[in-house]
Amino acid sequence: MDQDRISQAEYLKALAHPTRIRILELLESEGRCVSNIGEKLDLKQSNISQHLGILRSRGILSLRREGGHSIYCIKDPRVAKILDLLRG
Amino acid sequence: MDQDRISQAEYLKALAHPTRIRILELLESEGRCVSNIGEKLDLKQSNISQHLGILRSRGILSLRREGGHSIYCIKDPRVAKILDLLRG
DNA sequence: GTATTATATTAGAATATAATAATCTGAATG
DNA sequence: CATTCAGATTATTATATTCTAATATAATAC
Repeated sequence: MDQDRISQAEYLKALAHPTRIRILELLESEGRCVSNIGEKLDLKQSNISQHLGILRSRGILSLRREGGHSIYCIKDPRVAKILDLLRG
Repeated sequence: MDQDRISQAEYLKALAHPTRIRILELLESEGRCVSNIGEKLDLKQSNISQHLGILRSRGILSLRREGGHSIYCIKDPRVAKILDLLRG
């Protein structure tokens, strides 16, 4: 079955962007809202929202609402291992 | 410095393709030549050669010549770990 | 040398991604 | 209910990837 490799490639592709790596690094320590991430990375809100959407649609991030804010957290436990490998 | 995240993203991007994942899986056990990989994957020679070139240009594969053949081998030790992670 | 085999490179069309800007939705507040 | 704030969605444009087909190179065989 090659659907496996397609899914695996899509997973890696979701991680394979400098901004998304930076987002994951920020979220490693704690959940954050979109505007907080926006300040840290100094990028347009819509751009960050799109990247977060990509990570969420792949099951890598989870989202909860809290007050007026959307808090994103890392959901996939493999992320920490991959970030470690990359820093290796 | 954000050059780090750019390089990390490029590394992941090199891995993030179903055909390249299949190639890496084949090479996990032993080095192989282009035509051998071609038979296993049933893809056009030029396509495989291009994918191998991408993996080699990122330092993921190494190449040695042997008889009329180019033998590709996994060079980057992180690959095994990432494949394991993907298999989860 | 010529032919053959193995691989690499190039060119081009189709598709996918990414950034920006603009618009929309929904919740909370006055 | 009108306004504001946080975030999501859409449209557009620019760039990058991927595949196929064709061509080029390099080594070996005859």
